[in-house]
Amino acid sequence: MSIEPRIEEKAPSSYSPDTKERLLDAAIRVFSKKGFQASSMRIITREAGTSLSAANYHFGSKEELLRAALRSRADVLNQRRLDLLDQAIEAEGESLSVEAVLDAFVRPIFERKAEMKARSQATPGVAMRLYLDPEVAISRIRHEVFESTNQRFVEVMVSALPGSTESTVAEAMGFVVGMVVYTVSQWNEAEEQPDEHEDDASRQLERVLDFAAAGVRAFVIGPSDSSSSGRGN
Amino acid sequence: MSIEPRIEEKAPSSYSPDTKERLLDAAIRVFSKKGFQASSMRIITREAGTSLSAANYHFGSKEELLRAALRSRADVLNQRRLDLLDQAIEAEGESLSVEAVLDAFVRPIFERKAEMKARSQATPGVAMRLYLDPEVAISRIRHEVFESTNQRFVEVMVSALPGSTESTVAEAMGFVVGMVVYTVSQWNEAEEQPDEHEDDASRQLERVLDFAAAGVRAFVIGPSDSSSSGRGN
DNA sequence: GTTAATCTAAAACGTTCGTTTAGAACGACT
DNA sequence: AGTCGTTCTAAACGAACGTTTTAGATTAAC
Repeated sequence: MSIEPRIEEKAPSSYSPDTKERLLDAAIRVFSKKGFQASSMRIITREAGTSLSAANYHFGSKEELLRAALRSRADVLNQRRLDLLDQAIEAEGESLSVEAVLDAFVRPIFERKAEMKARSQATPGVAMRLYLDPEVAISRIRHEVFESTNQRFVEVMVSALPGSTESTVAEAMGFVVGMVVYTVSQWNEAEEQPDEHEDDASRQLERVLDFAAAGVRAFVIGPSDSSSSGRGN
Repeated sequence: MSIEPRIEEKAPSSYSPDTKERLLDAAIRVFSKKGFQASSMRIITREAGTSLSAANYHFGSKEELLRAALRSRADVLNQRRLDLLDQAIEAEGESLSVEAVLDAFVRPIFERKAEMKARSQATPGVAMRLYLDPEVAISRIRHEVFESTNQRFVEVMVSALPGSTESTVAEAMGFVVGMVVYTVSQWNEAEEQPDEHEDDASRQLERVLDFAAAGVRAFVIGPSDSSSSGRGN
């Protein structure tokens, strides 16, 4: 009689081997398209080809299902962001350019868009879709899931901008997030133009980065005053 | 016997003279705080001190109530934006600076924040809160309400940026909207820091404008390439 | 074969939703 | 006075919601 328990946990067995994953996929899809409140458990479970009780068995509640869906996507996004950041550090050395930091931060979202388009699934970004949901529970999940990676980017960005402070950079990164969230939200509304060229997404990425990089620089340095006249009022 | 009808319309009479307005106020407040789906007619009508049927009598449906609320706020916002734009044109002449155009576009939102704070109502911006709601009906209302004013700003901005095109400027203005929407959404989450200074809002406005102006300029002109190295990948 | 654990379907539970219905209270007019 | 149209209330309607319950199916271990 060994001390170790026989099988105890793990035991994934295989009644239906992927019901949980199908539920997660469907949840990501539906939550992305309609938001949290407007997505019913019945729609999600029907889309997953299973039943209400299966969802509650695996996840316990609608909110936990959202948490799992959000976490699963955010983990992928965060990992990709950090990978690109590390690659950039390896290539450019410890002191990165603003552009390189922003690229690592924003590019994964556009990569995801291309990835979804390849499977002709037109709905990117649970994380982005739910970024502005006022529900406090969602806001908390969002915070749990994104804070540490965002913090990392703020730190790197501070070192990329001599004389900047963490709070200033954090506010600037917030603006970048706002730009990206808004951009993604419009992908869902437009429903795929047929004449959209393949590399249009990558050019849109470039434009976002141009705007964001100039904005971040101006923000932490202060107004450039390169224009003809000062601000009104 | 005159052709004109006796009283016909108008006739506000006075069963309760302001029920409709109280409903509109409550709707703006509740929709702003919780979004469309999560706001129930019961909460709104209770907050307005009236009954469910009164709301349906005056507005017909929940969606029409939202439309009225959104329109009422957006009209004020648009009017203020256009007023500031005209003032700037009067002051600076026909060819405005990018900064002046953005100021007229963004400042009214911060004015509204200060206005709400003065009455210690912590919830600004139905329009902003619902800007990213995926519901198609809401998206349509948003379009109805904002398009013409936005179009005006795009035109003025094009003339402020020689060599720019309408579509380019429109995309850049979208980024500005994203920044603003995100900023407003965070006002609602923070719930009023007590140590927030009176002019903190106006300094935040300045920072938004610094970021946005630099971004818009860089966006329509193209990458500045003032940094040490190009973008990776 | 039996037992225990895992997974799922079907049905029901209680709640809340937006909307409708029937009618009362009121002001204006004849 | 009586009538009419407007404004609002109280109550009810049917549908949809998230969740729970009950029971049945499938698998792994003994």
